[in-house]
Amino acid sequence: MAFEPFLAYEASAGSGKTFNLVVRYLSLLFMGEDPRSIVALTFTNKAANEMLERMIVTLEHLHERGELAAIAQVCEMSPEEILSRRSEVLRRFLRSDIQISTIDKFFGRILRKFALNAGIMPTFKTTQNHHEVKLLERFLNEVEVAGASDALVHLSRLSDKRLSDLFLLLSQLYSKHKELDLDGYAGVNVVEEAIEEAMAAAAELKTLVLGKGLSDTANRAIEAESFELLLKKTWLYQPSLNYWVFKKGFEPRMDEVLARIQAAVKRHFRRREGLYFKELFTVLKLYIKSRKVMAVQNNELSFDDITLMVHTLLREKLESEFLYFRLDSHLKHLLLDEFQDTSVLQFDILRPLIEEIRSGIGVNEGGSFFFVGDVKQSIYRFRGGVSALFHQVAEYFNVHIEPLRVNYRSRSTIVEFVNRAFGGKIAGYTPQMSPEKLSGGYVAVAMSDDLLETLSRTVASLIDQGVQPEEIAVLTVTNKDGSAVEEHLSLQGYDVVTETTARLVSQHSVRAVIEYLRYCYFDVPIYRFNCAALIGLSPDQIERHILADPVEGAIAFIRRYEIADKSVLMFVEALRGYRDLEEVVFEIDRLEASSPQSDLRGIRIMTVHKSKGLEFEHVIVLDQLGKPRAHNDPIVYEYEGAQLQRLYYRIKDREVLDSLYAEALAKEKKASAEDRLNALYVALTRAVESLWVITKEKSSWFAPLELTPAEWGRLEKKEAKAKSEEIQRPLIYRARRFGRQEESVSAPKEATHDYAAVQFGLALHYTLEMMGSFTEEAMGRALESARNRYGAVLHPGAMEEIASRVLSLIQDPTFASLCAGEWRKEQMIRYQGSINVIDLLVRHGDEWVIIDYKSGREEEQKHREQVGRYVEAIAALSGQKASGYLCYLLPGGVEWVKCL
DNA sequence: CTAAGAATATTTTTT
DNA sequence: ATATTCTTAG
Repeated sequence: MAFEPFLAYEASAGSGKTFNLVVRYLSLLFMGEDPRSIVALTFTNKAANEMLERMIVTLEHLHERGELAAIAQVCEMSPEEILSRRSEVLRRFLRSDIQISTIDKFFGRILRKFALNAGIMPTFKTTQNHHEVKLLERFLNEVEVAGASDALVHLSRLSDKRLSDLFLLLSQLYSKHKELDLDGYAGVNVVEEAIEEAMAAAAELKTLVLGKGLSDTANRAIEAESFELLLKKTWLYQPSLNYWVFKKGFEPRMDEVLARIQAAVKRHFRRREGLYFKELFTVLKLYIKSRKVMAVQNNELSFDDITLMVHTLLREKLESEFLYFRLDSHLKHLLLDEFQDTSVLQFDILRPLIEEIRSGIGVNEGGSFFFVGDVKQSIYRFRGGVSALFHQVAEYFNVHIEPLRVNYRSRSTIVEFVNRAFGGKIAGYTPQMSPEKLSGGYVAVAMSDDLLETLSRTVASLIDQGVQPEEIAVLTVTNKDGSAVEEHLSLQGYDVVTETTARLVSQHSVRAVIEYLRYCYFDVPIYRFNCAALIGLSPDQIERHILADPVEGAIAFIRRYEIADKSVLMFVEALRGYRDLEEVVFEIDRLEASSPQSDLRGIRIMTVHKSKGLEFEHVIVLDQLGKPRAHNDPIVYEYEGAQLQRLYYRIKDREVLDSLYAEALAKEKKASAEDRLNALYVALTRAVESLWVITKEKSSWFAPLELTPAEWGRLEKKEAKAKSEEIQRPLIYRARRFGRQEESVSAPKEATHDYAAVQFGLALHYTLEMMGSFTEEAMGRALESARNRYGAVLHPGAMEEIASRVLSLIQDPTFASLCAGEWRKEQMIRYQGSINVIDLLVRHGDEWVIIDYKSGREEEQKHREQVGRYVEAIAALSGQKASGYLCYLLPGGVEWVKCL
């Protein structure tokens, strides 16, 4: 198929989505497009890393890859022609600023570029948890100043919620607020006549019923002393009183009065809704203001903040056309992965870019737009993902959608099982096909009262069959279940790798220490109770101390109650970074560190959501250990496609009285049911060889699928294959084994606060990267190239400074001796889930030397850690000796630091 | 056997 | 908020 500029793939699970993305991207390169003009966006760092890795691997081994033929076809060239240009394309690709990232990072980059237009500093940090306490303080302050305290109190009373719940709701609405009409309820009046009318009618009904001389039960039931009690009556929500104990004395007039009560109650609910939103939006506006002020003050933004700011900047400000123009000049091809998870806001930001591409004018001549996704795998509605966008956008831009129907991942038995399970359940489900060479496979559905017990039996039988632990993945519904599974399997002596999001501060033992520290600081009993509950003691066993130093206090506490474990020890280390106890108690919840990994190898445990986009040889999907949670959201959002239509205030039983509300509620229920089905689809399509479903009888997560215990196919016993070959290939670092470990230990961010210094460092690196050899002649050419690229953003004299520092490097005797060997620049390695780039890797016989250039010594400790990790990775991968050096290119000359 | 009403248990997914 | 269980009256 020749190149189609506007194209989308509807890619079911395992149908080669990444393959097609890679083919698309590489085809553009082979057609001569500049890598800098191609932007490929995904939703997770994992996916972005994998895509990048896949591109490099494909380019490196193009002659033996399936992508070759596909690329040749798209480019309308012969495979030989493609191969002849391979090394040139690879070089060009690696040397450019590759724009493969998550959509959030992409927006982050845009915001950094235009930060000053948005009124913030380009050096802003991104954070997941903002200063809760400070924000609350600021918000309450705003509320008071605006004279909205009454609204806040009223809201709390109206919804019978605590302030903290309200605060949570506000932060949810914050990310959605651009879709809302914040002034839409301003004119709601406060007068309430409906209650009186309902009560009057209720009294009338009461006399009517009492006059019939019915049973005590009937007489008691009809009595409603107050409006609140009236709302609790079951008969209020019945279509007629011609039932139960009222049946005996029923006459049609009773239903007429009942209808009047119901109409009045319905009006009351409407009024309550209007009032609620009026107050809520008044307060929300103040919340939004507080968030903005906090963001600017702390120079710290969340993902939501970034998206909202970029949206304001590009879609609402006057100069937005100019800004888009500046963006556009670099962007010609847009590739979007997992499109079904895009939010309305995200797409609204991208839309003008796509429109610009479609116009085909100027630099955009020959531009393209490509997206892949699968609405069946849309599981992020709760985060703003709107799957309806997929078809809506395709229609709007007149994009041809190509379905990918063949499953190249799972064995046929699994594919058939999935087809059976979801056919007729997911609307418009088309069965997947299975290629002949993938016949076989095994599926088992087991029903059990003791899920964990059945799980360990299943694991044991797999291991018995010769399956390696790292080929098994256990998928759970919740993170909590994941922890339970981890504990259970560890106790049985299995090695496990958890990838559930386990923040250090949410570990049991760590929580106990935090509650203790808070108790010491605040002297409020609640912390004492919390702490005691966490370590299983009675509150009077917890003593309060005046703590001079939180670290010492924590250690003493841990010793006294013997709660030391890996997490707590790591936490104590983290505590050392805090100034004093006060800082700890207020800031500790923002600590982003993850709890330490159990082991590097073993059975993988993760949530279904985390497993999206991954595949495993043997998958065990475990039913929910607890009961499913009912939704708690006080607001019902009514969507029509991707368009938010209306909000409703959730009131129990309101649907019986209010048909519009009932409709919205039904839509919401349907959407939730779809979410569940989609999550199930994701869960059951991760397996390659065998799939094991462990369900329970009551309140099962699998209930919508109506599964019954059975098994299909046969589990083939495999001879253990030698796994060492991958490691022995020199100079190809596909660190599969290390790559398994996802990003729980993420590389420390380089916290640099000086924008000019960052640019200077980048230019310096770029110069070194561009040098084909370490000679003065090569340096001249590299400097030229760096000047073209960074000249405009650097301060005067910076290029000369770079020249002098690089010159002292190539004249440095230590450098000359370290480089005397086979060397590689910009060597990418995948280590612990993130891709790292080693500036210079030199091989001296059977020893390796790692050199990392730095332009300043301010963060030497971090640099040492970073190089230390490279050394560890290279040593582990090659099985040979490795040493690392930090090469500081300082104004006064080169300084070396050896890292172990 | 039926329905109301009280009491009780349980309670996500994440860039 | 919701599902389940139990008690009670008819």
